[in-house]
Amino acid sequence: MINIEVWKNVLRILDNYLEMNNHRKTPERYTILKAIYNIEGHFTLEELSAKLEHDYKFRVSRATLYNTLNLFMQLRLVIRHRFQGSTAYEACYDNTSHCHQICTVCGKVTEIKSTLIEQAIDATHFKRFRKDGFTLYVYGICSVCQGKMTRQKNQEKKKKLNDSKL
Amino acid sequence: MINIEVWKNVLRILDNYLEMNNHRKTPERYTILKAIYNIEGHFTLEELSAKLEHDYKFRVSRATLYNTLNLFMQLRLVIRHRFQGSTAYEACYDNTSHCHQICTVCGKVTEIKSTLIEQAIDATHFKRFRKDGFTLYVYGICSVCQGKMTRQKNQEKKKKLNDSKL
DNA sequence: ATGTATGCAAACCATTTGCAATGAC
DNA sequence: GTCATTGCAAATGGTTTGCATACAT
Repeated sequence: MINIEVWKNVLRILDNYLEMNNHRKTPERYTILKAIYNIEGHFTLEELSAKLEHDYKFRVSRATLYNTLNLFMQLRLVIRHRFQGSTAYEACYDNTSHCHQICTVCGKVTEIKSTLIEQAIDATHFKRFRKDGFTLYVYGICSVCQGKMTRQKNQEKKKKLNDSKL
Repeated sequence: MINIEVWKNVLRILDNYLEMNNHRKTPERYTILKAIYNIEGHFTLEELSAKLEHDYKFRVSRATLYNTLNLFMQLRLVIRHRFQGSTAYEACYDNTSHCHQICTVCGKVTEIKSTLIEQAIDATHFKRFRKDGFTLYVYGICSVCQGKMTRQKNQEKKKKLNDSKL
C-alpha cells in the first residue's frame, strides 16, 4: 500500500470534486482509484482492468474505465502517456516529476529521477501560466540496443574482411 | 524558407538513409520533407496535406503521408506530439529543445524557451543511455482560463450576496 | 423519486494494412 | 525487368457514444 497521507489527500480531492459537482460516489470510482494508487509506475488499461478483477474481484466495463480515467486526468490524479504504439497511465499525485527515457530503437520506456532537472523546471518562471506539473521525455538509445548495433557493425567488418580474402 | 544549412543536413540524412538501405528516392519523400521544413512549429496531418496541395500542387494519399511521417520520425527529422484529442507533428532537426506548456482547461499548447531547463537536461548524465533529444510538457492553466475562472467566482459571490439580500 | 453512472454494443476516427498499379533503379 | 512505393479501400483498434438499466442521493 502507498503512503497513507498521499491516499488521504487523493481521496479528499475526489470526494471534494464529487460533492461540489453533485456527482455520485460510486464504488467504481473509489475502487478504480485505489487500484491505480496501488500500482507502481506505468500501467495500461488492460493491466488496470486485470488488477481490478484479480486483486479486488471487481469487474468494470471498458466505458467506465475510460470515463473514470478521464475524470481522474481532469483532477490531475492520473497522467496519460501516449508512447509509440501504446498508451500508459500513471498515478501522479505528489509526484509531479515524470521523467522518462525512451529508446527510439526498441521503444523501451524507463522512469528516471533527476533533481537537477526538477529544480530547473521549478525555478523557471512561466509568464501568464499557472504551472502545476510536468512530463519530460528524453529520447535516445538504450544500452541493449547500443550493444546490438556494435555487435552488428563488428560482424559486418568481419564479413568484409573475409570477403576481401577471397 | 528555412536555414539553408539545416536543409542541406536534413537532406543528407534522408539521402544517406535511403541509399544505405536501398530504398527509393521518390518525389513524395522529398516534397513532403520540404513542406515539413517550411512549416513553422506544429502542424497536423491535415495541415501538411493542405500545404502540399496548395503550395506544391502535390497530392499524396493518407497512407503515404503516414508512412513517410513514420520514416521521418525514425530518422528523428520529425517529432510527434499526442495532445488531448489531437496529434501534432513538428520538424525537429537542429531543434532538440521542445518545451511546451499545455493548458489543462482549454487544451491550448504554447511553445516555450528556457535555456535553464535545456542546460539542466544537457548536464544530466543518463547511465547506459545515449541521449539525443527531449520533449518537455508543462501542464497548468493559461491566463485566459484563469481569468474566466476568476470572473466566474466573482459572479458566484455576487449572486450569493444578492440571494442573501432577498 | 430523481437523475447520474454503469454496461453493453454500436459508432467513431485516426492509423495501418492488403493488394493492384506505378515508377525508381 | 524487378521490386519498392504509392493509392485506394477495407480493416484495425483504441476510445467514445447512445440507450436501457441500476443505483446513489
